[in-house]
Amino acid sequence: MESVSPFERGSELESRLVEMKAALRDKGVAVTRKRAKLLEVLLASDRHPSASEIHEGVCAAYPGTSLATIYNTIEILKETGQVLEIEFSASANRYDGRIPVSHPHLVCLQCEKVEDMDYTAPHDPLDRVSQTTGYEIVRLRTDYYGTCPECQEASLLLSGERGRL
Amino acid sequence: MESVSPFERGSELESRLVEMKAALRDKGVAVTRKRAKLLEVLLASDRHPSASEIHEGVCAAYPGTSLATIYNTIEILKETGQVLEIEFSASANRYDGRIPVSHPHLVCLQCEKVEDMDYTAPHDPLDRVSQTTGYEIVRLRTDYYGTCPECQEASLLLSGERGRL
DNA sequence: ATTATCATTTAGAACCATTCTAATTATTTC
DNA sequence: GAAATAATTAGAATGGTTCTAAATGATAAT
Repeated sequence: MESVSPFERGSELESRLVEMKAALRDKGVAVTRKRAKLLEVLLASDRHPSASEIHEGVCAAYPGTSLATIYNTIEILKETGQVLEIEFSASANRYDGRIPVSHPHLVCLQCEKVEDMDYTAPHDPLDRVSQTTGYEIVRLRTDYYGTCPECQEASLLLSGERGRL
Repeated sequence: MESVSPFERGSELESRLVEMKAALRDKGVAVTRKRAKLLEVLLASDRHPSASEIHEGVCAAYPGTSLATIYNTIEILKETGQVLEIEFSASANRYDGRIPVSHPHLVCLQCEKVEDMDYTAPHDPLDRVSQTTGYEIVRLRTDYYGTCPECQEASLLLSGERGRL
């Protein structure tokens, strides 16, 4: 009855899962079945899922799970630095459990896809900005907004509408 | 009864005000007294005010102004590219009328101050990112989050609490 | 095993920034 | 100055998130 890891042995995702569980335990909170499932759902998707998308995923395994549980657990993950919250005011926040530290994203304003930018932008390192500004910088947000290739193609046909992001 | 410009003659702010009014007229919307006041309040502050801070400012001159008017006008300004909206999910959005195009900010997580970074970060130009990613990039967000010097000092005394940003 | 303690989960209410609605008031045009 | 158009309004609705207080589940000590 031992649960099999959903990720390939030795993969990046598997080690992230182990890491996240350890972080929860270090914080003194239990890794319950629902929380474990939440972590899996979060890591399994490259879509940077929203809380309610994660909720759907957890509910597939544990029907009736409350949204509050999702938000509670995300809060703990945030406190332990195990998830990056990508905030939107006009739409639900999105979460990145794969790479929980500041990194740039591409955000499609039409389909609301959020992708990691594999190109490493030359940001200022945080400590350089800290030095020049006197701020104690703890994180950075860099996101590029536009229309993804797929939506560009689609809007050649349909009249290109804009989303709310 | 001609209203005197609130900004120094020949100043940056004055020309921005002229520019914004022109943009509204070009769009075919009237520059009413309330809207004019809104522009002034927006430009007068270097605090990147929220909608309700702008509301307060306009109400000082025109009591009873509706918040809906503020949001309506901000919407028009956004459509004409005359204001930069800095989104927060856990707090009210902030607006930059002085520099309405993408530029980096410093955000204090304690006092929620939002400052322009005078240091020009070396981002990728939008068209370079467009080329390498296939996205049609229209804007960029770069914000650094941390604790401003004043709050650092203050928290030497008080136990340093965190805000909600 | 039994009870006491503590953490987790829950449904639904509350919250809050923002948007919408439908009616009212100004302003412009003819 | 009547008709048409635009601006403004108060308040309701929205939607994501957080809070609340109760219920459930797990753990430990006896």
